[in-house]
Amino acid sequence: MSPMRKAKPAPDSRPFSQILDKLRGAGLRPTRQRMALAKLLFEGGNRHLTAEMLHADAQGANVRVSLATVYNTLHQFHRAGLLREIVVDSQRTYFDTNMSDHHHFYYDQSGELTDIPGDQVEVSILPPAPEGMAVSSIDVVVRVRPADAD
Amino acid sequence: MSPMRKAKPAPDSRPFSQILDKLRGAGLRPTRQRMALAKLLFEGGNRHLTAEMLHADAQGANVRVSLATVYNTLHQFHRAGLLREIVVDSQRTYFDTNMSDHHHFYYDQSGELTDIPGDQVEVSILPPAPEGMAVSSIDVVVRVRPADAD
DNA sequence: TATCACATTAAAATAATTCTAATCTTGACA
DNA sequence: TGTCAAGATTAGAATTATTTTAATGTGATA
Repeated sequence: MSPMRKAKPAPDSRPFSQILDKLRGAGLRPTRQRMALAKLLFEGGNRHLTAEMLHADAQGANVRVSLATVYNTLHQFHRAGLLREIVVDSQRTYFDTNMSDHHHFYYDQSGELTDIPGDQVEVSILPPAPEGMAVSSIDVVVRVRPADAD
Repeated sequence: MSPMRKAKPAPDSRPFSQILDKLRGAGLRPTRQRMALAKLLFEGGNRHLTAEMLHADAQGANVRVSLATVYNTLHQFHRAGLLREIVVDSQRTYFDTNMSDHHHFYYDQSGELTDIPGDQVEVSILPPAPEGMAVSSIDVVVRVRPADAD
């Protein structure tokens, strides 16, 4: 057998290595289900999803994870700074894989959520934080509905 | 009997008349419980409350209303434009009696909510609404937490 | 005052999320 | 490589906020 058969490929060519590093970097043990969920979350561009949606995604990809694990994982990822939690609908919690500075459009009827790049919103005046408090985030949500037909 | 006994007092001197007008103006039948809840809501300055909180308030004021009625009433008032619904916590829905243009501070640990007057926030840049959509509101939530002790 | 549309209610139903207790897995170390 | 403890996963029960249901009550009008 050629010695090449077992040679270690360049780090980034292995499909799981970035995900692995991401988990390790966050101090999370890379378990089967965390790896699978992380792959679904981070390898499809920016996504906004609920626990239910990710769970369905996983089922579709033939990954067997319980809904409880999906909830746990999303919250862990959030605490670890890998995901943003977005509150726009009091009935559902969305998580956003886009960690950069940005805001959101929220479609009232459909419950859909889309990004507004950070540079397209500027909050130019802001009050000082209350005594003894520090601002942890500023969330701008632009709620939209179908324009009235004229 | 003096004819004065039954004379109609000046409109504003009757404690319920403004509330009555408010409900009538919104096309809502002034029932016992709606009147009582409206009084609790609108006669104590600006308030941020949940259905549970208003229900407790009512109990405390010796007004017997079911929690279901509180929910119904809050939503009716909201639809009628008498209340604002604020989404800051995915587990709880707050209603705000302050209808003027303003934003909010949200205290992450306590779940408390306070107003930021409209003139203390200015969103100077905003993207155009997506095709066929109209902006229905712009909500700015400044989340705060206790400042780190130095 | 009779009538009816709309309100209110208690209780059951629903939906999202969290907890529990038992059972696995991972990673470290011998 | 085998063992083990800490931590992860799971099914299912529990919780919480909210909505629905079906029965009963009430305000406004004729």
